[in-house]
Amino acid sequence: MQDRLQQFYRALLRHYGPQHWWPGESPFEVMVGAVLTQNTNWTNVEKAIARLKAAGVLDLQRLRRLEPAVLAEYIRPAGYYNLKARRLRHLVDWFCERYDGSLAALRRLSVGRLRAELLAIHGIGPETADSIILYALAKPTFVVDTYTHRILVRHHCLDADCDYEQIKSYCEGRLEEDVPLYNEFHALLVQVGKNHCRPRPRCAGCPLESFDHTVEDPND
DNA sequence: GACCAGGCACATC
DNA sequence: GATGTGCATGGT
Repeated sequence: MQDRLQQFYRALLRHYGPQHWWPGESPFEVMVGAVLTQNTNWTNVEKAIARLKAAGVLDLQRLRRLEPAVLAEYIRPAGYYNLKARRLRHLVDWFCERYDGSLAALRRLSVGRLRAELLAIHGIGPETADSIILYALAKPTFVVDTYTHRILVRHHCLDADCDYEQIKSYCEGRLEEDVPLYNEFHALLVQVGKNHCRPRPRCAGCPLESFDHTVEDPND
C-alpha cells in the first residue's frame, strides 16, 4: 500500500507536470529570491529581481556595498522592502564573512550544520533556510510553507496546530531522501495550493479532490 | 474595496 | 508558551 503522501505526489505530478523550480538563473539569485518571497506573491519578487539585475547589483559584493535605503528602493515591488533589505544584508554579510562568498564551501557543510547557521541569521526562518538549502545548494531538506500546512491538515494528515518541524518530519519520514523529489513536491504543493487550497478553498477541479479531505480549518 | 501572497521577529498577556 | 501585530506592494 502506497503512502498517502506519495499518492498526492503522483496525482499532482500527473496533473501539473514538472514545475522546473527554482526559477532563478544562479544559486545567488535563488538565495536573494528566498528572502524576497517571504509572505509575498512571486510576481512581485520577479519585479524586484529584475530591478536588481537592471541596476547591475545582483551580485554578492555589489549588493553588500549598497546603502540599505538604496537596496530597499530597488526591491520595493516585493513589499516589506525596508525589512527585506536588512535581511538580505544579514544574509550576504554571513556568506562573505563566514564563507568568503564561496558556494562550494557552503555545499561542503552538512545539511544540519547549514540549517543551524542559516537559522541563526536574523530574518532567516525555517522556510527561507530550507529553500536556500534545497533550491540554491541542491542539498536534501524538505521545504514547508503555508500551503503544505493547509493541504496536509485539510487532508487529515496532520493536526491544525502542528508546527513547521512536525510537518517537515512528516514529509521526510514518508519520502525517499532525494533532492529532485523534494524540489518537485514542494513546487507542486505550491501550485495546487495557489489554485485550490487558499484560505477560501476552491475544491472543484483540484487534482486532490478525490482524496478524503475537509475544508474546515480553524487556523484559517 | 476586500482578499491574498512561496514569513519572520517581537511585544504582550 | 500561546496569541497578536508590524512589515507593504500589487494582482484578482
